[in-house]
Parts: sequence; structure tokens; C-alpha cells
Amino acid sequence: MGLPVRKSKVAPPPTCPLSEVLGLLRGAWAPNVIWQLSGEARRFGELRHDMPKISARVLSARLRELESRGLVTRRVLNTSPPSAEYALTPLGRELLPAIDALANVGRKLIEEWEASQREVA
Amino acid sequence: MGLPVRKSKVAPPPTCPLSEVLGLLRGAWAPNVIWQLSGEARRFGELRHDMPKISARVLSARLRELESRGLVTRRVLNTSPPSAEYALTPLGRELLPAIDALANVGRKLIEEWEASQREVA
DNA sequence: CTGTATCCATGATGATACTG
DNA sequence: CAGTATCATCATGGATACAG
Repeated sequence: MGLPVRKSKVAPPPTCPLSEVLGLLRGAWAPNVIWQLSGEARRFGELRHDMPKISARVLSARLRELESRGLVTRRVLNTSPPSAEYALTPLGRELLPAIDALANVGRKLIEEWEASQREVA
Repeated sequence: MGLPVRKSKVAPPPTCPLSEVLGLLRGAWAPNVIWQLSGEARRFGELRHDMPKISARVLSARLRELESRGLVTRRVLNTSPPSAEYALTPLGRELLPAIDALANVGRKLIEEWEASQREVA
């Protein structure tokens, strides 16, 4: 017999709300899309312009997904040529601080890593 | 960002430190692994036990990845049979609040969504 | 027990071409 | 301009078998 399995004292079962959000952020581009919308509403083409590497197909998919979750609104403008504006809903904006928190850890991660590289060097 | 090679040839570069963290959380299980380690150090088998659906292959991969980023430590115990304990580093712990923030938004997201469903019904 | 190697299924993404 | 359809590609996860 090996060691007994210690019961985890960590209360929260592995999943649920976290996965809900992560499911949204998992897409390689979703976080950036949200980020791009943190300011004012932006048109489809503007988003493409701001994220040159994203394909229309994926951008469209992300926007639809975020829209269906109520994080983003889509407003078709009566212009010529027609255009569409996307914006974060209040609910969507609630993601921003959390994303920000992640980004901060990311910066720290990079700093730490670079520091460790200098030590080695 | 000068971090270790991100091998992904497909998911090209979203930008900023955010991606760095999201790269870590992207894996379907990474957040749960981190979550499971939020308490005390846990052994490989314990982690498997706590996340019944994860395969050894993936768990191993996630742990290696987190370890290489300096978020998790691996300690081999001199027992018989041999065992290994994993724990969050201080840097790794800094992810917890951010993950928590995400989870909170997740809960809200679920609530809002369910509410909207009731309205429709 | 703690992993790692292999094979296979699935999903996400980019590129391109095309429609409204 | 906005958005979709199709195709090929690559990454990721599961299952199983196996090694230290």
C-alpha cells in the first residue's frame, strides 16, 4: 500500500462558474476582443484593424458567442455602406477588472521570468 | 514577450501579459489544477483523485507547464513507493485572487443568464 | 505510485472565396 | 463594409499500454 489519499480541504469543486468564464476566454482571441471593446463601441472592421492577425471568421464567431452570453451588444447602423457596432454590456464590463487582475499577474510572471534569466546569465 | 517558446503555430500572437496568463489557463484543466493546489501540497495521485476526469497524460503536462513557469513546485518524496508532491509557489498564489475574480463573474454570468431565461419563459 | 509514449478523435484557427 | 462557407492544418484531450 502506498500513502493514503488525503482528502482535499479545498471547498470549491473544481468547476462551474470558473469554467463558465474560462469557456468564454478560452478562445485564443476572446480576451482581446473584450479588451478592444473596453473603450467605446467599435465596428467590425475596426476590430479587425486593431487585431490584424485575427480572421474575419474567428472574429465573427467570438462576437456571436459573446453576444449570445449577453456580454456584448451588436447594433447595426443604418449607414451606407452598412456597418455594425459592438459594445460591452454592463455584465461584460464586469469582466474587465478580472481580466485586469490576470494581466497584472501576467506582467509579474514575465518580470520574474526575465529576472531568473538574468541570474542564470 | 521574451518568455519560453510558445510552440503554438496556429494560435498566433494575441498580445500583452494577459495572453501569457491566459496561455496558462487556456488548457482545459490548468485552472482546476491551480485551484486544487490552493490549499496544501498534493500528490500526483491525489490530484487525479480530485479530478477524476483528467488523464494522467494531461495532468502531467499541465504540472510540467506550470512548473516551468515557476508557478508550481515539484518535490519528490523519498517514500516507498515513491511519490511526488506539488505545491503553488508564491508567484502561483498570486493567480488565486485573479482566478477568484473570474469565478465571481462566472457566477454572475450564470445568474443573469438564468434570469433571462425565466423572463422568456 | 509516478509518470511517459502512442494512437486517435475533436475542436479551434487561418486562408480564401463568396454573399448581402 | 459586414459576414459566411469551405477546406486544410495544428493543438489538445482521452484512452491505453508501458516504464522507473
